[in-house]
Amino acid sequence: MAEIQSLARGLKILNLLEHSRNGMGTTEVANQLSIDKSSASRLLHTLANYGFVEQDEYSSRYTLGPQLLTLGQHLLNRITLRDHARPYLHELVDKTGECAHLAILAQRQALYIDQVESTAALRVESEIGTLSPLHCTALGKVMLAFGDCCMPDEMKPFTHRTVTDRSTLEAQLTQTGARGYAIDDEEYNYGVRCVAAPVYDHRGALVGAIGISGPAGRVTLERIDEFGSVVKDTADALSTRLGYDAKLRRRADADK
Amino acid sequence: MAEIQSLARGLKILNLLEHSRNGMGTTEVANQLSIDKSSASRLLHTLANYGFVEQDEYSSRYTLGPQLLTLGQHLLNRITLRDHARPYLHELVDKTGECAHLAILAQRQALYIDQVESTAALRVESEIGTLSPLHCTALGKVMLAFGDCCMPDEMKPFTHRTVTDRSTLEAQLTQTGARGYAIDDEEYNYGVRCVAAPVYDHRGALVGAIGISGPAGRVTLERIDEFGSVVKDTADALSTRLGYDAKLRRRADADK
DNA sequence: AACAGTGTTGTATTTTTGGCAACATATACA
DNA sequence: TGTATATGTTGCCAAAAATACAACACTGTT
Repeated sequence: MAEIQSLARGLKILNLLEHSRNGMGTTEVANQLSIDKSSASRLLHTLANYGFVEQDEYSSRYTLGPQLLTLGQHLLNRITLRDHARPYLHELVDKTGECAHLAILAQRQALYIDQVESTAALRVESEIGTLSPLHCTALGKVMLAFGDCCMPDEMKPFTHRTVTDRSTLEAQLTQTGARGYAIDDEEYNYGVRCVAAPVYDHRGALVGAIGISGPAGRVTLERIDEFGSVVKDTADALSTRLGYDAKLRRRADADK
Repeated sequence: MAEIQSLARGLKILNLLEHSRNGMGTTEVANQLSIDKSSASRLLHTLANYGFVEQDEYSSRYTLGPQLLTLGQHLLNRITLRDHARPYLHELVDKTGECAHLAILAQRQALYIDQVESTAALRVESEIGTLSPLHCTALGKVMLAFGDCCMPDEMKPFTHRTVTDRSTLEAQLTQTGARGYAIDDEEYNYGVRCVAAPVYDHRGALVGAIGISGPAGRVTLERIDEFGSVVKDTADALSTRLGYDAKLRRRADADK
């Protein structure tokens, strides 16, 4: 597990520069990494040669370079949500023991585009490709609470717990927004509880939701917050993976 | 100008991986760079440690990693079109000797958001913040030809050369699209000719246009193609600087 | 079952690097 | 204005780190 020191140092410099607002000087970089000025200078020059950093002509401070943009952009083209979500779905299954799902918004409904099944004998199965209503599923409520789609026209009841009242749903949605994850408490299928959280892309736009579904016996109301934070953390990790920057969201919120 | 070899090699690897569709194996990388397998292996491991590449669990091939996305995204937030366009405007002034302008689309007009003045005694000046019509300015025609905005409702004449006929303008726009730059031949101000070309952002969307304006005596019809290619090349360079990938555009065209 | 292909890991050599110092230049201060 | 403290860059040589070679483990193929 030998690391190439000079390469590692170069990469550390890139990471450093990310967190500096106005770029950094050679000395500053050297101090942060506890290396000599001369080393920092040469590393920075090499990075600059390849466009990974660039030096302001006059202030001679270094900032991240355009090559990173090129490479990052290139990467984006190759990304498909489903491919990237898969390991996170597995993670959810590992941590919760319940089935995990990925859904996107399509035709004003929640479209299941992937699932990872748990190994438990008693488990909830749902087919990939299925469209589900927004108002009574955890994945759907995520779309409503965090996305920019409008409220459903009709709210058909599926169980006696299904919320069919618009104002009740809106109250649930603000609650959902506040805590960061949505809950479906036997509102779509009897005996099934679901928890889901939003997934954002690199631009901070909602691209989908991931969540878990399990029998009410295991996904109890007492433990549901615990499940909630697991789901939320996992969803956040996936968003980061897609290039989502938390700061971006804050800025977007501020714009409103 | 000593380069840190191992860092340079690491960066070269990143550039290599950009151009490979399904990632690359250790041996492949080593051959491409004419280095030993073992060196490639260690470099790749170091890159992976910092998330700049990642190794597929089963195929063990390497692809670009999420860290590049993070850094690239971060960079985007800092970018403002105007800041980045400035050096290119200077470049235009240096190469052509005429004033250079940057405009974006706003309220269905061309909004001048920056200019760099030439040092020539006789020069065209226009104020930053001015809105100009689309149908009779080079910058405006760029918006019409390369952007997705619709045709202006009315086409007011400013000189006797102003095109006020819709079909004539459309013919001009297809010509503009074909050659990659737009021309204003004394259609807005007497004695002034302008040339402009489109600027695309990292997503391949038109974000603005840059161009030059000069007295008809210097910007002659004979030399206008020469100016055109300079402007186009500079605009393309700026687009690349903003993370625009030529391949992206081609794909977008193919989609139509 | 032998083989050609991967990717990874020891190890000795030697090249490359990194720190020291000196230098040049810029900014602050009196 | 001159002095003083920053900064960033460059020569140099010792020293350490990277390299290439080789051996190894593993996979899939003929």
